[in-house]
Amino acid sequence: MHNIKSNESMENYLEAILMLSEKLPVVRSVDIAAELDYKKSSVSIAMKNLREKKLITVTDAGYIYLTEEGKQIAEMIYERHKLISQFLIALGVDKVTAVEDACRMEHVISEESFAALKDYCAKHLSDEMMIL
Amino acid sequence: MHNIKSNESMENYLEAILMLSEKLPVVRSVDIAAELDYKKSSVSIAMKNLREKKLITVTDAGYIYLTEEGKQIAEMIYERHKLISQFLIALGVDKVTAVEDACRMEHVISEESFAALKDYCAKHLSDEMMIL
DNA sequence: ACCTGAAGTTAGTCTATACTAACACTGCGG
DNA sequence: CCGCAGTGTTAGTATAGACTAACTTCAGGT
Repeated sequence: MHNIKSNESMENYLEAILMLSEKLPVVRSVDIAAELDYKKSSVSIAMKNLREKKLITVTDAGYIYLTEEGKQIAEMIYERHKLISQFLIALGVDKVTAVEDACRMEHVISEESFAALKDYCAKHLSDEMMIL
Repeated sequence: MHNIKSNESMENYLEAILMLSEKLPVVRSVDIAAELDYKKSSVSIAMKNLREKKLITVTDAGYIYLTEEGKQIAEMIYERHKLISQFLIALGVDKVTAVEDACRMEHVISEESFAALKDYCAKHLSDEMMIL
């Protein structure tokens, strides 16, 4: 289904770009660095890689946009992030911890397990708890 | 609580040693290499690190044993492995996938989230499904 | 005795991914 | 007009963790 080999680091960058694009008019390298607490040189190199993999485009002004393929990955990860953190919160986990855990688990859970968890949450967790 | 900085790789080795010690009379480097599908040189270096961190002891004959500290980590990870895989299986995930996912998630879930998941499984999943 | 094979070690390589330091461009305020 | 602040890039460094290749050691069968 996906022939894209996407590692955790790359997924994190794509997710950050998606999240930032929801709250900023444009997304620049420096915004990503601030969001992820990385140095701008690290982000610069990562953006070069994402560009080479056709997962983002960068305008002359330095504005970063996800390509369709990049957006697919970013949205997949972001969806996992939201569901996993809400699931953990519903289980009684502290919000901060739940979000931290989701940040790591979102990259390692399989498509199949995520789908199963999503189904389960839809059926068994109350709507107030699971604001999807 | 834990002042041990234990990364995923190290945890995997400790877990493998624990699992192997349950089915083999003694555990050697070569057994670990076979279990994890690594080269023996990689295992050799990893064992040196674990020895330096006082997480294992190695006899002259090359038999590997967990120290108390090593056993604590190994058992913690192994418990997570079993619970997470059983949880996923209970959710309808294929056994092979569930175990693969557990192998990765066990290293990234926090103590708090794991405890919450454990409680939840005890309360909500049937005993047949959750053979703990 | 001796070869052989199993086990372990060591040296050196590779990749990913972060880092620091130094440099280049650009636009704005004084 | 000039310099500084903000942004981006590049070169080089460090680490973790796997790898291959080559070596040592040792025990057993013949």
